[in-house]
Amino acid sequence: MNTPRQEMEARVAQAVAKLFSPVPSGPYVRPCPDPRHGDFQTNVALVQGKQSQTNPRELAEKLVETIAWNDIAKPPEIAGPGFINFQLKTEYIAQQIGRRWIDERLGIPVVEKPETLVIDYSAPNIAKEMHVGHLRSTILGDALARLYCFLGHKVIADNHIGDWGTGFGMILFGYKREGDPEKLKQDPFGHLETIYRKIQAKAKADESVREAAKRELVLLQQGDPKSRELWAQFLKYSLDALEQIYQRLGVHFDHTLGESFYNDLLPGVVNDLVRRGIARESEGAIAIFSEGKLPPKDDPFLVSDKESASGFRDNPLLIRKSDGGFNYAATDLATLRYRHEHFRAERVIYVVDGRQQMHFRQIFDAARRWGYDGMKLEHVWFGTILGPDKKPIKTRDGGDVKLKALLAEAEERAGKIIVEKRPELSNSEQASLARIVGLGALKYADLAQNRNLDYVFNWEKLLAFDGNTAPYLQNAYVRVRAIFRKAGEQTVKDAFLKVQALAKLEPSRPAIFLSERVELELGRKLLDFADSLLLAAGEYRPHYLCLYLFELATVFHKFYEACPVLIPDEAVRNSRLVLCDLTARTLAQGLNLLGINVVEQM
RNA sequence: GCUCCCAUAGCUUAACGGAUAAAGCAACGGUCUUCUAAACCGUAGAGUGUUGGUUCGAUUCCAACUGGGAGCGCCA
Repeated sequence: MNTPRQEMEARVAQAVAKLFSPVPSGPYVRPCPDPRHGDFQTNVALVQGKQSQTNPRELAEKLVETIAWNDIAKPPEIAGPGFINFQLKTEYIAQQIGRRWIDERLGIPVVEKPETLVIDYSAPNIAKEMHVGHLRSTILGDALARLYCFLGHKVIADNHIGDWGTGFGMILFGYKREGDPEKLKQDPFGHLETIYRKIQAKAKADESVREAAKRELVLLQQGDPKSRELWAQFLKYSLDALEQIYQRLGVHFDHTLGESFYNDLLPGVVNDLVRRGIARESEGAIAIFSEGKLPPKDDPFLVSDKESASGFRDNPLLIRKSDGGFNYAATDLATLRYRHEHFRAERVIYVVDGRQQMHFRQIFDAARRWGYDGMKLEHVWFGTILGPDKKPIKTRDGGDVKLKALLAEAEERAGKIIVEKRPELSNSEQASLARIVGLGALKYADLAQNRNLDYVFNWEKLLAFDGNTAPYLQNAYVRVRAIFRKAGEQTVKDAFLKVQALAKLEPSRPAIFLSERVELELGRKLLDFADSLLLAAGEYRPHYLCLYLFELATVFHKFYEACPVLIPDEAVRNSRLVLCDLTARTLAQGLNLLGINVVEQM
């Protein structure tokens, strides 16, 4: 079913098409930035007035006559230079509440044309333990996967792990000399990382170590059985350890097709690109250069250069090194082809750090030239996580925060507060609450902010339980559950049956009362859920959903203060129970799409 | 040198080209015999880095500049 916004949009669009030619482009309707003006507004009269040199207020009057507002809105008001403000009728809101409430999907329709999309996220390196730097991609990608799935798309969550490449030469070299199978089994990342660091330090000082590591890599890539066997062991133990983290995070993948999976395809990919004239040999390497068809400013394979005669110089993308090894660009292109051919992906979403923008611009353009121009390719980038010194948390100097430790501390901090607030709960209940609340707070702190911004990693901030945070939303849910517990199962059941019967049999008779101002405000807000989902999905920005849920929870808390639910007046009580129920389910559903659970009490 | 990103209240952020720029945190002052005070109510606090431009209208679009960050053939 349509949201009020979509309903208004359709009606205004109809009137616009009837009155104006050429038709100005939409969307025409948006929520009023200031609720005092109304629920929705359109400024199409201003736009059209300018284009046709007519008085916008006159156009606005014509529009008001033509728009079919009567059944859902009060008489529109023309304001200022020609805004038209709409205010929804209370009866319409009440009726829409009822329709959403009886629907399992809360009135959110499934998309008409489901798309097959691959979402590429998390992508840790299996030689290193997951750290804070993997957090954003993992939870952002997971949220997007859940969101698109709920909207009805066919989502393929693919973890493109770094299980191949140069680092493994060092590790193999080191492991063959001082590896310990027992330690590997116990703590794969810890053991591999220790080895990696040691060898790296040695390699810095000793040329022969570097050479030896390179030879190891070549052996591995050529398929040397001993090396492959060791590598397979690293992979197995590392994947098991990764899986533990993902389970704890509640993150799911449909596939884990890492870099190694594409290894055998790389020569074919590079040959194909060369044969088609997209890539060519250069200084012993093979690289993709500009095809000269784009405006130089927009060409990712050119950068400006005052020294050069044309004003631009090449900015190639290397796909094969001069020593015959393949760069990750080759892997990315092979992956893209596989996703097209095997998954029939119509869209691929890369949830990857913003530092790789140039790389993806080049990959996407190369893919287009290669013939994969039917696929939508999106680099959903995010900012860097900074340390307290406002510099990126580095992975090599040992200063990185392990994800495991991060999760443990989130739980521990949440646990302290829970023990304090709910001393009467059992230890296991407290522990389970701590897990859900701590993890929720951790995820939400990241999801609630614009992904493009860098942020300074800070325990207090990540785990603050005030303001726009997961616990605040979880608490709104908890308050509803408390009301239902107090009312008793039977009372709630009876109330719901009565309201349902009224809604079905006599749609004209009100079953939902929105007589208090906060009730109306809550009812109004409840209808906007779908708008926030579509906005969040369309822009790949879950923070729009967070913002909506925060606003919903805020209105609900106000409602909770002002409108006692369990009162003698049965009709009002039933109506409020329904408002509570729809609020709780909307919060639970919204949080679920963010990968966050709710609790019965906290 | 080139390219990209960022700049809004003390701090962290929001604002889908529009009306008097919105929240949270921190600060200050109130509210628990009544469904969980991880809550609510109130006070104070910015004119959006600078300079121009486009527009009836710019935090939003464009240009230049300043400051911060990142990336820029043979790591991923």
